[in-house]
Amino acid sequence: MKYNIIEEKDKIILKNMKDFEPKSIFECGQAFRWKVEDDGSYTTVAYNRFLNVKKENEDIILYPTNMDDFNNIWYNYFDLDTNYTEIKEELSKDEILKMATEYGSGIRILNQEPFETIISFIISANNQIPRIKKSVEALAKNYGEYLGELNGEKYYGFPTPDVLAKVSVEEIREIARVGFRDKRIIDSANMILNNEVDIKSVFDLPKDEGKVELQKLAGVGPKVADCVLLFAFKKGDAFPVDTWVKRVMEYFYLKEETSLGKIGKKGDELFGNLAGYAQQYLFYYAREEAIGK
DNA sequence: GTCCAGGCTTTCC
DNA sequence: GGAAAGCCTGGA
Repeated sequence: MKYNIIEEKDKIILKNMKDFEPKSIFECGQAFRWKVEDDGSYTTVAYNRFLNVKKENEDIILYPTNMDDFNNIWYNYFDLDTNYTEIKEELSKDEILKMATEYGSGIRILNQEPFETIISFIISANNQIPRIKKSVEALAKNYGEYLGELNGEKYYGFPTPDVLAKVSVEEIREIARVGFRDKRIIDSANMILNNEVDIKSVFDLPKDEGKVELQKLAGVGPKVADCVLLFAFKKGDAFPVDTWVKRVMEYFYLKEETSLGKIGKKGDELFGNLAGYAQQYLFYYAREEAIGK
């Protein structure tokens, strides 16, 4: 990557940062804990750290943080070792993707914590983004570690499997307002805690094998598994097919209504090992422009 | 083995 | 009042 890092007190500044647009990254549905501030900056919690991200001209300002956390956490979280200019060039050989990558030019795919990503996308099933965000925040506030305060706001980490595994189905339903997803959350937390599903092993597995492993979890089907593979396990070839991707693929490529399975195959054929990136550009374009609705 | 229908909590538009 | 980044179960 081509950028210069400047360290100031409690700040890391990435000078002349290309391919980094906060709105596109944080409002594209891959992460549910980003909150827009009055000044247009965004604040989140990840890996038990809270962080504000502000774009000024072509600079990205991370606050509060330091060089250690940048090297150990944020460099990987923001996927800074991936060259998005090259990815967009390659995808632009396809006319539709040329348009979609220009539209969502500053998108990056974050590398999030596996357990938080699994629970978040279990909650996402047949749900809406505003409500998903509220549920995830409620879990953090009630069961996560208190991390500190920034501008009068308190921040909490995402709970660990052992904490969620002990909560009752009734309590989690009442607190997080997750409806029928209550039991799925508790069951999956227990399966991970008891090592019935070894989620760490997924890092070293090819996408298809990792998908089989993740689908052993309660509430994890093909779509949620693909999201977790892409957003937590860095599997750039995973191609999650949700209602929006189904619509946009039918609208631009298939030209007819078809099944989720066929759309997944088509995505794989068209975009190969870049399918995950293609999916994210398409999803962002489709949702922002309400394609096919 | 694949495919499909119906049910599921609650909130948001 | 319909739809929502789907999954699970049961039956053909």
